[in-house]
Amino acid sequence: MAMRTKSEMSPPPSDQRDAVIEELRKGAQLAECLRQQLELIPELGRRNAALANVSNISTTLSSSVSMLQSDREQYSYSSSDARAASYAAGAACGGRRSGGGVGAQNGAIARTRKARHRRGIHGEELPIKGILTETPENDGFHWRKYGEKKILNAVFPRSYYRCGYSDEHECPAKKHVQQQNNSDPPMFIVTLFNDHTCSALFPANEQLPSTSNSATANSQVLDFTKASLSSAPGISRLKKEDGAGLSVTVPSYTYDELSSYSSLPLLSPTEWKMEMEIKSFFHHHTGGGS
DNA sequence: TACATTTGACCGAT
DNA sequence: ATCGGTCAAATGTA
Repeated sequence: MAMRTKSEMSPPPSDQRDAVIEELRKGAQLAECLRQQLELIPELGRRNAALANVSNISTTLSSSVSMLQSDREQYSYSSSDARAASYAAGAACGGRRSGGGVGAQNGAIARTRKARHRRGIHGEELPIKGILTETPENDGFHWRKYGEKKILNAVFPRSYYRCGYSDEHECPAKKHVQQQNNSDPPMFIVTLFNDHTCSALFPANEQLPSTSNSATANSQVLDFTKASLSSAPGISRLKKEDGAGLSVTVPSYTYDELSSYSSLPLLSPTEWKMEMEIKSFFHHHTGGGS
């Protein structure tokens, strides 16, 4: 997860970053040791709660390693970074190799398609934002899924979404969602492409009328209603079990905005608390170097 | 019935 | 030939 924003500090030298990565890996190993110890807790409730916490810590540490590795690239995340991160997660889980693409089934339906122009791929499309989240749908926008693909060396498939207003208002916004791991809740890498042009027509406060009165100028309401729920495993579980829509209000700062507000967390309150605990953990184990 | 999702086929890049 | 990204018919859901 975004331990620190880029603008908060100058980019560390490569060897220093490698040292940080190594420390994070040690932390992940320690977390695994701790997990094994927690397995011995007799009380089921306490054991499960502790295991869940350790699982989240492991996830955060692994994600941090992935992000630091990704930082070698030009931007915070790219699709290839996501692939690398997924590969790391897959390796940790004994990941299998995909044969690439969805399995081909011999032509029950023979479709002849002439070459057609592909939307949005005229010119180079660079990701504008990368987010690691457990709730990939919660950005206040309406998305429509248009594809899913097994990615080489990735355990989980990548889902492709475009803005729900891409047709009506030619909004070019797209995003890729790729599950990172199988923790509870699972983490996802969301890579955003192109800014929403529909956002001027449908400001966040107006996209979900039922909550517009409670949303402030600096917040937006997360959309758990059907329109925004994807087929991601964790989300589908939510959809089935909860039935009715669920709304949560969170700050609506973008990743880039957060980068300029050095101390603002790009995390849910729970994640932020966890990160503070991890920092405290490393503070004690590394002699408190600042 | 309308709309969203699923999924095999297709396409361009490598 | 392989891969990631997209299309669009088939299917699911309310």
